[in-house]
Amino acid sequence: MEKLNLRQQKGLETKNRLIDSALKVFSAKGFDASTTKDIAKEAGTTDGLIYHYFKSKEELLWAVVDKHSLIPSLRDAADQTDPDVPLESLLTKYFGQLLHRLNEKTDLIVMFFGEAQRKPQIREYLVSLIEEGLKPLYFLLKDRTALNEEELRLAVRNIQTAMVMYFLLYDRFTRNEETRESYIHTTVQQFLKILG
Amino acid sequence: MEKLNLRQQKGLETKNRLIDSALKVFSAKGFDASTTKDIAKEAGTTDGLIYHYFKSKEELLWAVVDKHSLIPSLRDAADQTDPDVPLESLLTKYFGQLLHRLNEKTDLIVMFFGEAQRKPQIREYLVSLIEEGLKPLYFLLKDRTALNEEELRLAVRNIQTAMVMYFLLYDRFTRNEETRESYIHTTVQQFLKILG
Amino acid sequence: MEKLNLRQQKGLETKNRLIDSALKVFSAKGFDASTTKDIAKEAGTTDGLIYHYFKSKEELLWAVVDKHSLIPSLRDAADQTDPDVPLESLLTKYFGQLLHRLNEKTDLIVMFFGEAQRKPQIREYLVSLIEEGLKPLYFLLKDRTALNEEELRLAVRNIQTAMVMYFLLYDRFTRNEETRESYIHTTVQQFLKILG
Amino acid sequence: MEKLNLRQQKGLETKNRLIDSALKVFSAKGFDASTTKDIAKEAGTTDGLIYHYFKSKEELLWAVVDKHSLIPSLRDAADQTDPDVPLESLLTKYFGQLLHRLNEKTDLIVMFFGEAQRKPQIREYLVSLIEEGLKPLYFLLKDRTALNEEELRLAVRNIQTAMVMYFLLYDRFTRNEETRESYIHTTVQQFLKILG
DNA sequence: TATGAATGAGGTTTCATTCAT
DNA sequence: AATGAATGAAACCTCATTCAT
Repeated sequence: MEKLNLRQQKGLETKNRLIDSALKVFSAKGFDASTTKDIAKEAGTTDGLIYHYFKSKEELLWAVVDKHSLIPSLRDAADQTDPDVPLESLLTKYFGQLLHRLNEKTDLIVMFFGEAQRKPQIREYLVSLIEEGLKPLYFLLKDRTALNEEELRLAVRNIQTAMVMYFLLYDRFTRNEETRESYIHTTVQQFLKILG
Repeated sequence: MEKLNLRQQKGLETKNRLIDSALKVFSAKGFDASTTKDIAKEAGTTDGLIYHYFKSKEELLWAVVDKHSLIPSLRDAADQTDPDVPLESLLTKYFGQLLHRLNEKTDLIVMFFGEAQRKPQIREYLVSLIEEGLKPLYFLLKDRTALNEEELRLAVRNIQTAMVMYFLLYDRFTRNEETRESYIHTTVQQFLKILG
Repeated sequence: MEKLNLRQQKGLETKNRLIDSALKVFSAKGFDASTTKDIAKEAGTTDGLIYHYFKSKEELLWAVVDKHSLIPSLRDAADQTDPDVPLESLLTKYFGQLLHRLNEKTDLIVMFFGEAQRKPQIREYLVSLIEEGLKPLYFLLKDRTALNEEELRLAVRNIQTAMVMYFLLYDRFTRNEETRESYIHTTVQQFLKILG
Repeated sequence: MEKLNLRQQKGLETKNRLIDSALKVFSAKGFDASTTKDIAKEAGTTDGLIYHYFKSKEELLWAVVDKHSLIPSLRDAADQTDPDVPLESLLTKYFGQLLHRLNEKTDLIVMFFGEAQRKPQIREYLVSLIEEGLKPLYFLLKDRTALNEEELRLAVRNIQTAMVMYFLLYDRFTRNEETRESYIHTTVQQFLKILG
């Protein structure tokens, strides 16, 4: 591996701190309303340093996107689900995991939805993210349903986007365990009917 | 009513033009990245005039929200749906209307979702909008399903938020009639299973 | 003509003041070392206003070039010279006028020579300026010399560029009438030999 | 002399490389628009190192001036000219050498003319350079002309500054041998008339 | 009502310079 | 000797807002 001396190591930490701070600030205020000073302050440095590590504020945004990719997180939600259990508990567990992961990545997701409406690159990334996010559930279900491929794909997309919306507009503000469980329970029941 | 002389009338027109232009620009660039000059140009006037009609750029945003309420539009989607027809065609028609209305109000909706993540007032409005938007479908269905109130409410919310998401991420970019109809068709089929 | 109200007239004055101030500052410090604040201060306004009238600092530079064109000034130097007088006094008068004009436009010329070495557009303008500047003397002489066209052109260019150099490196710092007259006198004597 | 160990030797090389790189960059962009990073990159090091060898960017400029004196180069132009040959070929050869030397030192000369207009120290150096540069030709000619000292001095200055101007504005961009030879030829013919 | 000149605060970005390693 | 992380001042530029006309 590369040898980094102490100085360089500290530099790398600073760079990472800048990315993390940027995520926090961007998601709180939106990209445009976030100032480089905000971000630097959050990271405990000065704004000039941002330009030592990134070409522009925009590039910092992309560094945030790169570092905090959601996809691994989404895949985990499925991996941690045992495929031998009954569908109902499988789905309950999966959706529980999903909302859990979304909550862990609240900042990032909020930022994505805020910027996606105007930055096409972000929107494309978001769409690919969702497509990617559908796969785990799709593969979990494709051998256990009467729906054909097309139908299953749509069912999975609908249920999952509905859940993201639920997260964005309700769950992340209440963070109430009971409400969430009840929501998941009922949603699973109804989803099972679709799967047949 | 007060009678407006010619000058006042022209003024009112200008004010309305400013609001409409603001909607267009806000939805295209986001509130923060929109400049008063952008808006004025779009309206065919000069930026100074904005401050004759509105206290600030922020106030102009609220004027946009006030003027372009989505609720009537959503209600229409249900009103134009005859309650005596079979559920399937009723839902097909309703969802068709819904996507149609969303497309008509693309600018507004995009703006709402862009700003809702950071302006709490906008988020609250968006939530209330969605709650309001659920009512027509809820009332259309409540006497024709085996689901209890709670279940129906959730089912309606899930299906409808899924559809808004579909609109935001896909439909508004493709605007392909066939794809949309196919989407609606399959979604309705699956929704019918939930309604039982 | 266009009607300008008082406000617009004042605005035009401000714009012109900005251009003149820019010339002063650019020629004193060079383009790169001149700050927009410097220029604004010199003009008695604030730097923001520069961008009301000009797209960028660079565009302000071009506005300076446009407004303070040297060519009319150069042409005048010849126009004021009566073609019926003996060559010697004609040349003496012409060169006197030339140095006089150069002194009047010191700022501009110094700026040109400073920037021409790196801004190709400025260099081209400078070259065209010099070519243009040669014409009056050329037309004054072409019927009164044994030189052919080619030779005369070169003679005129050499003598005139030498004079500009003299101005740039000596005359503009001493501004001593006697020295200048003596320089002109001897130069004319030698130039007459060339003309034959 | 002091003996330099390997490390010191390498250091000296680096310092020289920095000076040469600075010359290149300064002449290309001008002093103000040149960054320490530019210079360091050109030299294959990092900007911090400049401050190990020089107090400031300005001091580096003076180091450039010190190292790259033009005077020896100018003197060479005369030294390589045999005084026994006819004036015409002598002058032809001398001016050929002069343009050749100027081309060799393009960077330096361009930098001088760019900065001379605002840095008085540079201007003084440039003037002294020109005065110095006139001497070789003056001494070459003083016994072979009817002109008195004063007249010869002026003739030499005029012809030589004209030639520098020719170099700055034309020759260095075209670098066309034929054009240059033709220019020199005609110029020499005319200069001979002055010398009488 | 409408214009657009003017302001001033503040944003992104650049850069000479310092300094720990 | 050499690196490059870090600083902080200042540059260019943007823009909401005010206001005289």
